[in-house]
Amino acid sequence: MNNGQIAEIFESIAGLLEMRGDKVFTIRAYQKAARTIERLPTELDHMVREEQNLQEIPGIGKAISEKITEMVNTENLVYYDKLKAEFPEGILDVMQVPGLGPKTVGRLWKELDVTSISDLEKAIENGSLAALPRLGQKTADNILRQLQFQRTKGQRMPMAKAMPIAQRVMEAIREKCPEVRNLTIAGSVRRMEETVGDIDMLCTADDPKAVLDSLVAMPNVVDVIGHGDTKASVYLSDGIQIDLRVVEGTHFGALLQYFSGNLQHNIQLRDRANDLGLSLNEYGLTNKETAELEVFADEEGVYQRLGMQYIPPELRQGVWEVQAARENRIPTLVEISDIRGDLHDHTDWSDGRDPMETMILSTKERGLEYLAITDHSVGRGIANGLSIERLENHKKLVKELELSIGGIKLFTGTEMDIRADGSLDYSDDVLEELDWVVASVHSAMGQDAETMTDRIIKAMHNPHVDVIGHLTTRLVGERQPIEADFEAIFKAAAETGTALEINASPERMDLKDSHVYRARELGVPLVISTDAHTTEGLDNTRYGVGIARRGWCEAKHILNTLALDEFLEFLELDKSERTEAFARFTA
DNA sequence: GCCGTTTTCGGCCCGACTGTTTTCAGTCG
Repeated sequence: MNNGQIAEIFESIAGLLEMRGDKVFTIRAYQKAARTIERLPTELDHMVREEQNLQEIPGIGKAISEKITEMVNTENLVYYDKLKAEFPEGILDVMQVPGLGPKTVGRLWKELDVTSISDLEKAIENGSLAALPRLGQKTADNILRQLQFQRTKGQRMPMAKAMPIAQRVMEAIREKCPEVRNLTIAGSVRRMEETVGDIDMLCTADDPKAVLDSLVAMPNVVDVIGHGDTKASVYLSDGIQIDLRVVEGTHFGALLQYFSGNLQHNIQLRDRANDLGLSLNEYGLTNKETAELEVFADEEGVYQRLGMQYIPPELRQGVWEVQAARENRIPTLVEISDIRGDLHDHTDWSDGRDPMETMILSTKERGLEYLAITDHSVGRGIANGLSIERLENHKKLVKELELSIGGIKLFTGTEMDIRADGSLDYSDDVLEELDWVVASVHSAMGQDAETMTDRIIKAMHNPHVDVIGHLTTRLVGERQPIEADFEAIFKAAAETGTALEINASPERMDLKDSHVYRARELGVPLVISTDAHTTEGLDNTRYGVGIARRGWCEAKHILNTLALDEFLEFLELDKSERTEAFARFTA
């Protein structure tokens, strides 16, 4: 059972307990556990098997840790089964409808016998819902609207789609309200989550109402969810919700902190504020005795006042970071400017759009010191993969361009298929002549976990395979990752000295954050690569850096932050020496 | 149900918005 499934069960337990009218703090404890587990970088399944103490996780005590252990060991939870049995089958579906919480669902069930979505629709149609005290026609209309929305809109949107939409909306607001200041993306987009449920933005303005009105009046707004004095929420035809919050300028630091989340992180900060006799909200810190409000121009001030290090947005996951910040254990995370080279990209020799020379010039313009040209291997017929002969000419051109362009070190290379049986697309004597070999799975992605794990580990044992490309092959929101024993793969990577790629293409984001976290712990050399197929693709480094930061990576954990001379030294080494040497290089 | 550099018992995050209300409950993030 994975963390997502366990978190979902605790979330359901909280909902059912609330419907039953249990103590509010019991309910909150389950909600808190669910939200923490959702963001936990380590798989609980793995922790239980290794007999690690679950109670070290914040918000997990005796009762919940026992339930986790039961779920991992038996794929079932008796307590949950019994609890569910007290309620009709479809009640959890009804609770999923936005705007309907446990209280209302409980009433609908007891008073109108609503136990499914279709019951709910009937109760709205025949007017019985609107006739209940404290509900009404408007509430009924809103629920119906949400039901219709649920059918048309998908789930969370991949970051790759959300970021450009966010930028377009910001431009539109600036155009309509030139006086707007500090307009900033916050929320999950700022935290660089791989998918986002909505896009949060904030700004300061002398006339908040004008800014909110301009958002609500945008032509691609299909629904206004809320429109108050300081906050508005709209739904766009692009299929995503935008939340905009406006305050006076003096409050900007606290507002940005508040609106960047995540929720559990903010709760931990407010707990901390309470301990100090303060109360934290989006306007600042209030002294509970004197009722005096302290405001902050930037976020750093908020964290400092709470007696902790500044926490970068990517780490604000509400799990370990607040405790770490209080103990001065927040690392200096890797930044885009630390990246010295790109080690995976394509040209029009295989399935890239741009000529090799263009890609090299574009990389050089971005200030990088080295670049590996890694077009596809022969087996990728559909991607115009290179035959041995074409590969020879490809290498020749790389060498020529290195001389003629100058000022950037070029590596000959390939992105080579790992075939279904774990054999490789080029023979050892061909690979030996290449500077940099990326090996990737592109076929037979549906293999069972054992076969897939063996396949990848077999490729890692080849002395010429420098790095495994986009390990899980997932496409965010579109294609599921492969099934494999990732723990075993990470350990094999460290043992064989094979690097793992953080593929920065926003459609992939592969490795993902929790994988990065674990691979880093095991000392695996990590590479942030763009896998660019166009010159624009070279800009995607920021997504890869975002994932690395979410995995608590410093520059020293990323191989391509090495300066050229160090990277050349690394390449000279036998693979068996690389893991240890990498740790030494970057100590 | 969880938690403690004041606490093993007695606390537990905070505010905006909506729809229904003459003062607030429910939901959301």
